[in-house]
Amino acid sequence: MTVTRPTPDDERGERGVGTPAPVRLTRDFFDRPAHQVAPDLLGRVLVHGPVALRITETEAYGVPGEDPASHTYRGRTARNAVMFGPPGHLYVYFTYGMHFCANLTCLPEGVGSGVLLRAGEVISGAERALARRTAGSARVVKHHDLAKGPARLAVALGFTREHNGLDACAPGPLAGLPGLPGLPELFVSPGEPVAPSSIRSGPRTGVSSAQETPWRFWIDADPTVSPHRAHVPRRR
DNA sequence: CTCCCGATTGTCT
DNA sequence: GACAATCGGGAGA
Repeated sequence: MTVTRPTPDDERGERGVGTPAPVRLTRDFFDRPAHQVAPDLLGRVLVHGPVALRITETEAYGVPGEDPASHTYRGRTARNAVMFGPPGHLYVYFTYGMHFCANLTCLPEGVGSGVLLRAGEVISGAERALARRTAGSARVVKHHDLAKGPARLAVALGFTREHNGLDACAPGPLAGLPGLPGLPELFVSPGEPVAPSSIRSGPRTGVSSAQETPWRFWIDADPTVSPHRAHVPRRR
């Protein structure tokens, strides 16, 4: 991962001519509709402590009343409150009685939407990610499977309940170069945006409604992208 | 590789 | 009481 020292212009999210690329995405990046943010996140690098992940697959979830597949469809609750907060925050939820999944919130405070982080390529801290993925089991996990799927991604990055609400665009010193103090616990590096010709889109995975909405985005032919599964109603 | 199934609990109807 | 923005293991092709 390449990180460049920021300039004062970068701190304000304004790039002047000849200034280096900003170290991290600022809040305005996320203050857009989720279906616009989701493809734009591909190729970006999510950093949480020692683990860095190049995002390869995302899904957009829309605003209350308009997207029946979104956790916010029926309005604000205790669980989805973070999605109604300001953009650029981590929304972590618990599902299937055993898994955590992570989103980055979009649009301004009061509007509930976000992008589910579905898969990525671990580019730093792979040893830590592997230890988390194999803890308490003897199974073998290949490098490209470390974060293939939203629940696996959450494990690799160490996201659980306690990380719900974390700010990925926290203000503060941006001298977060390796070996220097001030590195935020959580941030998104701009990475290398993916060319539009390499971005694919299709129906979202595992959702029981709005299956015609093509709001799943992934990098074409990337080995870390998860297999698509249509929703399967559970029988009892 | 492709099905198919069970696990396990928070959340909302 | 139903079911979930999932995963890992096992059977079979």
